[in-house]
Amino acid sequence: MKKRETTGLISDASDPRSRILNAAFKTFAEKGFDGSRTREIAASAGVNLAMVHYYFGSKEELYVKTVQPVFIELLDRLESAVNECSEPVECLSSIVDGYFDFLSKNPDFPRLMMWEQVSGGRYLEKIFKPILFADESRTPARLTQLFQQGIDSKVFIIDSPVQAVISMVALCVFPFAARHMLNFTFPVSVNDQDFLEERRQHVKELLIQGLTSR
Amino acid sequence: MKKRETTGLISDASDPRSRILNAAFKTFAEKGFDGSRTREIAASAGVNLAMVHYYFGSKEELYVKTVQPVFIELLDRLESAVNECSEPVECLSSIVDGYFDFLSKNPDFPRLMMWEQVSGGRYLEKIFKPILFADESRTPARLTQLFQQGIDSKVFIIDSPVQAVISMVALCVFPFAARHMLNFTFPVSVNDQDFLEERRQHVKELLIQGLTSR
DNA sequence: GTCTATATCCTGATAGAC
DNA sequence: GTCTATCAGGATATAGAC
Repeated sequence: MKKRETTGLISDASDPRSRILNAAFKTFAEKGFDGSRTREIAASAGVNLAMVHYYFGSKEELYVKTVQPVFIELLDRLESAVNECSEPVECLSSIVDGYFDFLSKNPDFPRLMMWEQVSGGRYLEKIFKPILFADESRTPARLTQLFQQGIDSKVFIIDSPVQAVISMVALCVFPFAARHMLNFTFPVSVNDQDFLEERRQHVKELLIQGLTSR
Repeated sequence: MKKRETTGLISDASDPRSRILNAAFKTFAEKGFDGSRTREIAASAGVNLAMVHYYFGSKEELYVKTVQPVFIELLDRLESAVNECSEPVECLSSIVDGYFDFLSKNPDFPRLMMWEQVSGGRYLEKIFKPILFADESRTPARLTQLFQQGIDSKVFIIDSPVQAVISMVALCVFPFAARHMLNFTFPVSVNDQDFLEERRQHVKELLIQGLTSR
């Protein structure tokens, strides 16, 4: 019996393949591709090292199979958020909510994404390009459109829709990607549910107040 | 003859030690600690592999010696920005300017920082803690104070000074850390001076409008 | 201080028995 | 499908001649 879990990975404790995927997700999120060891993933999944190669062929393939479904799940979540709203400010709120909802179920995701960002280019093409540009209505274009609409209707007072999208993503992703440093730099626990809710509220307020005309 | 360069590293083309540091900075920023090879750094610096160990002992020590001075330079820059202003909104603008000025001279810095963030904990203690908490007046406390002042004087309408600091850092750092992905996701060139100036303007407007009362 | 050569360890991956 | 044993390559690091 197979079950879809919040990580987007097929999860079934009795299925070695899914145990490997879940262990890989945790390890890659924590140490990145180069820092992760297939031996460690195998041990963490409770399977033999040879099994990792039996099921996935190579470390690289395992990485792709680990990252791709979670990334797709996020984009689906964001797109339905965009599609279920009618005007710019509502959409903004809806998107941020969509992201934070996803986040509370996938707390390790931002770090995995940031590894992908900083290691830039190596797997970007293979994993992300086919998803991001599957057709014209995919997420980046939809988000830019949204802000452009807000600008056209004079609801948003900014010049560049792209800068706005980047800011939205930055405000949502950064704190959770950089949680280790924030945890000892400021008196916060980025892992806590309390912080997550406080952050969600702050981001919404900052964006709405910062982008809309007075 | 030794000369302080914009990277904060001692730069002198005839000095092998500084050539290694500069090469290490570039390589670590691009590939992170685990992804970098001492052989590659040596070759890039035009010195023999053995020289890297002769001067720095180990890869880890080289990493520390590479990251620390640049990080210190940034904090110095930010602190003088905070000290040279008198009221919260002016300070906000001054800090963002300070960061972007530093950035235009050290374009690789954000990626190096993000590697440090995601690999969290391994070198954080060793490199950052002694600098960040050298005394009570160091940067994190100063920044939080600044926003607290703005809140107390009813200039800022937010609740949490810490959330504001995190947002400011996120808006400044993220685009340059994630430049590879942004470069192919949106029609921008994050490396360009034009983008940097547009970003600087956008961040200042968003923060000032988003945080101050109407 | 700078080189060559090499030690030592570790990693991803596979061969082959069961 | 699962295990043990092992390979081949590559990594950091060092020994020792010059």
